[in-house]
Amino acid sequence: MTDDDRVFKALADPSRRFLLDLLFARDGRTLTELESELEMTRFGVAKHLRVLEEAGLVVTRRSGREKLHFLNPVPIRQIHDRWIDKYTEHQITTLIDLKRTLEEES
Amino acid sequence: MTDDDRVFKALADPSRRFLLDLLFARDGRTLTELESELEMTRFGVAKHLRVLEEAGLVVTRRSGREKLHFLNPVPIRQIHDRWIDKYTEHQITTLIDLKRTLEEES
DNA sequence: TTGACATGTGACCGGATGGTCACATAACTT
DNA sequence: AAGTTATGTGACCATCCGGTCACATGTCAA
Repeated sequence: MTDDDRVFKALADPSRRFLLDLLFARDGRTLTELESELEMTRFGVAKHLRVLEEAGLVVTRRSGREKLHFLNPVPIRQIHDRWIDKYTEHQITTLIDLKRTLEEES
Repeated sequence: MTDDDRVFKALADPSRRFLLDLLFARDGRTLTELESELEMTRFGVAKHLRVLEEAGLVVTRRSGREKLHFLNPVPIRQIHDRWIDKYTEHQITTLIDLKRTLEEES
């Protein structure tokens, strides 16, 4: 299993993406805290966090008996850079900003 | 199945990512042309292209009996924007550019 | 219009994946 | 030391997914 394979497989599950959303909103949470946000047993959440950590999308730090989880944006940026070059990036951000502006006006 | 679920599921397979790489290098290819680049039957490739198209990562245009395939970067950029805010984007691009520079020097 | 070419469909099978549970270790508290 | 809290492990099962095949449709060229 290659590194990028681990990243994309990790992102393929909606529960794991939701965990990233939670960490994007606020970093440094424990398993138990994250578990309370999902309708799933602790074991399921722990398994998902392990997949995210092995993919490098989440990094952890131990503090006593607690394990704190942090979002790592680097692999996400690398996905972006794989299929969007500098020129396209400028076009696409302009387009998306325009779309957002139009939606706000309506 | 939500839109973003289709996108991430589509990206979870290495053959499909390779197809995106091929289209990133050169757009507007037919199924038969793409098939010759993979070690897989035509049916397998067609199935993967269908998944990519339903996810909006690939858009197609018919030309007679041929179907031309094009890469659509919009869903990729949206993945980026989901977990990387403007401030982090600046930090991360600086970091990645630095890393690239160091690797080129060594 | 006949044959070759490009693509599409539905069924099938082996392997991978998501979620749970019983059980276990380690650390804080009193 | 004892009870509670936070996390870790391995097995299990239902379901999904990747790839192939037999078969079919539509298009071009002579």
